[in-house]
Amino acid sequence: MFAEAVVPPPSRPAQRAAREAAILGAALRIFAERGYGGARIEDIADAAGIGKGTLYVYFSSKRALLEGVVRAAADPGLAAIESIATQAEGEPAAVVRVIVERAKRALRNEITPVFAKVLVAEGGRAPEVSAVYRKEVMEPLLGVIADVIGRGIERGVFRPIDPNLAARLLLAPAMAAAISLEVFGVGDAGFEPDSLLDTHADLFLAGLQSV
Amino acid sequence: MFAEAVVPPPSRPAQRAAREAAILGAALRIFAERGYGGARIEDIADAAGIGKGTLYVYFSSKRALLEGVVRAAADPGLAAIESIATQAEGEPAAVVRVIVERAKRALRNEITPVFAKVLVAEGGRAPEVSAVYRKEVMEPLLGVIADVIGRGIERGVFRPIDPNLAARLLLAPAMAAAISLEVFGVGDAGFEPDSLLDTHADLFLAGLQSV
Amino acid sequence: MFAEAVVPPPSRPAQRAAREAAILGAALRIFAERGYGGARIEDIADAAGIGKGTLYVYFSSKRALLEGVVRAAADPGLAAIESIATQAEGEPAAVVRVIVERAKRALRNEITPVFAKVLVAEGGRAPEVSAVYRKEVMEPLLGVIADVIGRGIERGVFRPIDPNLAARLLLAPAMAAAISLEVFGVGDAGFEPDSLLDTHADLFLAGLQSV
Amino acid sequence: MFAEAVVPPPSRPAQRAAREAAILGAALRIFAERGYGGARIEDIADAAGIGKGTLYVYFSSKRALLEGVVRAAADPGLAAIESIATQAEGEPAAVVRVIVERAKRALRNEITPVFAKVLVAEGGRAPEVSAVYRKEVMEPLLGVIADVIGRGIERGVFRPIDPNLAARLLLAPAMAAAISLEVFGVGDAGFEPDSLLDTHADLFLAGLQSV
DNA sequence: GATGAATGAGGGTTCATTCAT
DNA sequence: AATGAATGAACCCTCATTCAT
Repeated sequence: MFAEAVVPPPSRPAQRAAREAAILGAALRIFAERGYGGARIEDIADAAGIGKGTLYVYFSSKRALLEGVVRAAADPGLAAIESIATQAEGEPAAVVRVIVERAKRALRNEITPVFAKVLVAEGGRAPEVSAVYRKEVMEPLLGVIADVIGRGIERGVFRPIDPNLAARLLLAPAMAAAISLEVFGVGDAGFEPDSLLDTHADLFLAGLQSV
Repeated sequence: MFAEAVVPPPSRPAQRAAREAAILGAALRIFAERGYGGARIEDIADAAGIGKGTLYVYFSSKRALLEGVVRAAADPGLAAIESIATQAEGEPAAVVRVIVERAKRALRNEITPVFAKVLVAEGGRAPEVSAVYRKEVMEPLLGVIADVIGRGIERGVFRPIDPNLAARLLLAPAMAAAISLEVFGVGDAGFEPDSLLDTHADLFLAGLQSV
Repeated sequence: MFAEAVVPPPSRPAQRAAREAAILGAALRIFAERGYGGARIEDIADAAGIGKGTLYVYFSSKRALLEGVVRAAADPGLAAIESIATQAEGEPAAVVRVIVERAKRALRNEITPVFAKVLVAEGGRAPEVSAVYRKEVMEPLLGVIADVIGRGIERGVFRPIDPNLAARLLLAPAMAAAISLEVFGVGDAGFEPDSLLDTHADLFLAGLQSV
Repeated sequence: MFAEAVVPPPSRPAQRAAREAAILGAALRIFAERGYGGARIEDIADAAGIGKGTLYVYFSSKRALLEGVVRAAADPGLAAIESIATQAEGEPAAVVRVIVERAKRALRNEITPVFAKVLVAEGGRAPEVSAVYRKEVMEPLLGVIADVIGRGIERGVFRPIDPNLAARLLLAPAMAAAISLEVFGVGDAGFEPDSLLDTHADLFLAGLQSV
């Protein structure tokens, strides 16, 4: 008899969460495009489809918004950590390849390089925030990777080197690639991320497994 | 009759060059500290020991100053390229170690990570400039490195892989280290750059030289 | 079957009046503390124990709220006038003392100086409102006082002066005291209101009764 | 041969002082008209004939501007004090009349009521500032007046009352008049300031000199 | 050439008011 | 009726740039 609302209005808490996500997404994009200083709150609000004042209902200041962006980006990082940890019992070389696959996937996700750039550009300006990222994402991630490599060394399948440094060396090409893609543009960077990381996996494992 | 200036004033062109260098140094420092958006022309002028208006005698706008900073940083990069090129005829493995040594030196120089950060943070804002850096520094540098590795492959001492990708993989840990040091702070980054790069050289060559 | 509300809800009109009074009280306090411009509707609503939107059910705008505050303060003033008028037949000197006693009481009431301050600070912004106060409170009040003094002059017990000016001179110390207390704070104003007004009554009557 | 500049440009320090005075004058006027909260920096700058940014060269914030206004208004007050002090040796009753004459003059000056209103309206918001005014102007002024009255009491020409309260009572009508003129407007206040203060002087002295 | 006072466009933030729930 | 999330106009303040000295 009566027309159903085609899209039922989301419940209040759902609406709130959806808007917060929309704001964070818009903010990440615009911070990356124009830098923190160059980003205008009004543009972020427009991109999120809300009024300028509404943004302040969700984030008390531009700075708090930056913090929110960084914190939100920590979640996929944590997911990666758990995903690696669950496989940590496997063959170390295979786990290393899994890690590289995850890095390839992350690079394909447009968020990663964008976030990397924001973190680099603004990390110094928001030390608590970058410290949170370091402690909650980078260090646990490096930790589980170091564990995997350490086990490979114990088992005698990897050459004996400092597992902490090895963990960093495993991630370094992904970090460098993310940055290069952002700074020079995907088209101009001059390499294909998947090939780079595949080659890296081969070379890294070859080195690690050589006498 | 008239007192001579005890320190004879530098000749005009010399003074001009000295001031320009002072401004560029101050600008690099302050761009790195506060970002392009957060840097104030007046602070840069103060740090360079000149008046705000005087800065405009040397650089026509804030943007031109950023371009100047990026261009000035190209010089040491070019020097590195030449230095590598002159050794390019040597034993490829030895040249790889020389390259890593240069990277270690660059990381010890406080300018490098600072410049890396500025390039990352502001590169998007000045695309012609970052393109210049890419074309005049990064690509030639990667080119000479690829040549060295390519010769190693030809000689049969390195495993056959894409020399361009290998060149990027050789530099990646230095790039990642520079970024980490800037973002998280030397004290908090959690690794020692020299050890990281030494380990990298070992592992990279081991991989490259393994079957 | 259903629990009765332990405290029966007040009748609708009574609730309305009570809320209006609560809002006006909160508004007077906050206007005095922070000025009209500095007062936030939300803070007034909070102080009145209602939601921000609810305030607009009772007052259509911030400006209407200011008018309401001034109008509400007219009532005690009118009460004072009537109280004086009923005594107006008495001995003029005694009535003058009664008036001063009422002024002392008003100063002891924390509302008076607060209202005085709001009227001074915001009167210009709401000229119709301050005009209402002048016409409905100040002028009738000065009128009955002038009548009392006029009668004293007619009876030959007061020296012949303009009764209108005398009425203003009788109230001036109370006005000045209210303002000083508000501006400098009760602790720092440097005088005790009761003593000031007692001394004033003595001096004023001594002058009025001298040849 | 060449046209002389008709108005020679003022020297730098003179220009600076002139602009500061222009800003303070404009600010006093506009603070009085619209209140501190209602006053817009841009309007004050316009009224002072300068750009909005220029105002910030002279005063670091809106609040500092308010402080400047109050401080500037202290000067004529201090002048009044000195003028009274130099006459303090005279016949006390004559000095009292001199004080009332000065008050009449002050009321004729349009600045006084305007400033009084600003002080009342914003004093609470800028306690340091109103405290400065109280300590540097009001208290010294009341002090010299109390001295004069105290000497009259010692000489037996004034009735023995608390000289501090008497000093306040002497000034109260001027304060009340200033406020009334500002709040209700000169036309609507309903009295003529000079007559009010003349009558006050008569009545006050009559009271003070009566047994 | 060197300087810094002057400028005004621009942007972060606040808050009175509205309106869907 | 009551609420508070949403809104955008308005305002303080900053800072790149200009220009008179």
